[in-house]
Amino acid sequence: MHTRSKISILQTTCINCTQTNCIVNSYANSESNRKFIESKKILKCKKGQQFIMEGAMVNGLFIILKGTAKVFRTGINGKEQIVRFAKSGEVIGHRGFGTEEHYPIGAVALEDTLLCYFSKELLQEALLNNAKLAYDMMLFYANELNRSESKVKTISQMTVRERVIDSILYINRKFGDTDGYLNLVLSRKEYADYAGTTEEQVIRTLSTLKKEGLIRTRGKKIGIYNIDNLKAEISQHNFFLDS
Amino acid sequence: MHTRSKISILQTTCINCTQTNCIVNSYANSESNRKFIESKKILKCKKGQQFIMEGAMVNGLFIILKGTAKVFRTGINGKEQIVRFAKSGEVIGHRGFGTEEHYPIGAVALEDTLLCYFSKELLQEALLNNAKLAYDMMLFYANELNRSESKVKTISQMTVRERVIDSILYINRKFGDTDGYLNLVLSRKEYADYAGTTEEQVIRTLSTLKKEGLIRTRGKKIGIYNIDNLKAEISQHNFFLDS
DNA sequence: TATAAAACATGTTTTTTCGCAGTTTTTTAT
DNA sequence: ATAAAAAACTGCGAAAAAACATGTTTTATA
Repeated sequence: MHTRSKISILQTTCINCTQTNCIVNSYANSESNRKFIESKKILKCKKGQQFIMEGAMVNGLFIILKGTAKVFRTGINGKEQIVRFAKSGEVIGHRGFGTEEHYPIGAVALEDTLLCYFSKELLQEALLNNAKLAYDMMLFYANELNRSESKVKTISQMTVRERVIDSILYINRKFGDTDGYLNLVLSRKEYADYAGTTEEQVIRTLSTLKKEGLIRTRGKKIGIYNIDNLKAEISQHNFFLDS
Repeated sequence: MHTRSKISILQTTCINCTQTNCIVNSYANSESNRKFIESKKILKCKKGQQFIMEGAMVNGLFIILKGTAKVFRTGINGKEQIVRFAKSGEVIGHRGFGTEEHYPIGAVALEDTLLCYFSKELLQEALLNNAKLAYDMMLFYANELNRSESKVKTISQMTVRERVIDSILYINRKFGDTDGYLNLVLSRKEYADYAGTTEEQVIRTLSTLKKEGLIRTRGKKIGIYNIDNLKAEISQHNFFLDS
């Protein structure tokens, strides 16, 4: 069962925000960004709710205040490719900021989620008035690009088994685990959509890994028994380690 | 046979540079960037020469003044994944600009090439002093990210045949054709490394496409006969069109 | 807590892709 | 122009992955 949000007072400004890894938050106190910061809106999003539709007009940017989301692109026959999972403090919707007028991705909340929303116009103004903010955003994109290109290689060169292991380690790295089970619970289908394979293939691989004593499962939940052996299996691919 | 460079006078500043689509060039006249611009060095690079080594320290950024290059990541058993092909005016080496200290990619000149080189320190200074430059760099990264994530989906969901067609169309779009053959001549191996498959598979696919009257080949050269039918085959995947 | 729906699981078949080995053609360098 | 090297091609068997079919367990909800 997912945790229901317990936040009752919705902050309307960033000034007192406790989010430490938010790219905007770092500049909340800057006078030049006041207008931008104050334009922020907070959205409540139920579990399973889609808050960015693929192909919709780009009109702003989201930052997760609390919660989790998956970001994806829809392919042939509606098959979705999950591009990344996002947690508190992370930016979503930034992909439409280039020459694109439409969001090239969709986003769905994986649990009840609170989103900060900034309008495109004011964000652009803030970026052009604050070189440091623009620079930091640039670095954010650069890292995302690095990750994405690394993923191209992963999907292109790894076997299904390796990609499933890689996915489990990614979820572990990003969301951690509690009481022996990963904190973010995904369906086998979602693992498949992230790893670029089919649901059955993921299920089979997990069964095998379970028999081999590398992981354990309990319903949808997955726990890692032997992280070193898991890492060892894909280490040969990661000549220079990626986030 | 590739064209030998005929440039005899090497410009040492951007002021009179004729390159129109260079991101730095647009700010060449700005006084604040003078120091940065003047730090530029020009490098000559022979065909086949590797000018960025994977894993080397990031110490600067390259912009192609004249020529072509391939950018790649090396995977298991030395199998390379070509991430993109770059032409005049394009930035290379920017992937190491985030938190990374080492280039996550390698780059090789595909013909005799002239490169502009900017030191990391001065570029950073320029970015922090010029919000517009940082903003434009951010947009550049955003577009690259968009392309890369699109490629993840392509490799994940398309068949080998579709990926080969997609690659041919990409080369056509980016480098154009003359006298019925694509301007950029790549080996079958390079097509495979870009499309995420094997050399034999590319050869097989090209043979079939030839028999079907969609393309023609003459040695390494590839020509497109029926671009609309080629596009039609992959159009179903590109719900929202990508560059 | 009963029940329906969703998700997990596994065996079988089919399709796709890969890898090897040998041949021919093209390119490159002398 | 010619020889050597590199690249392109082809067929075939093997392996990997996907698709299909069907049963079981878990989860959500009335």
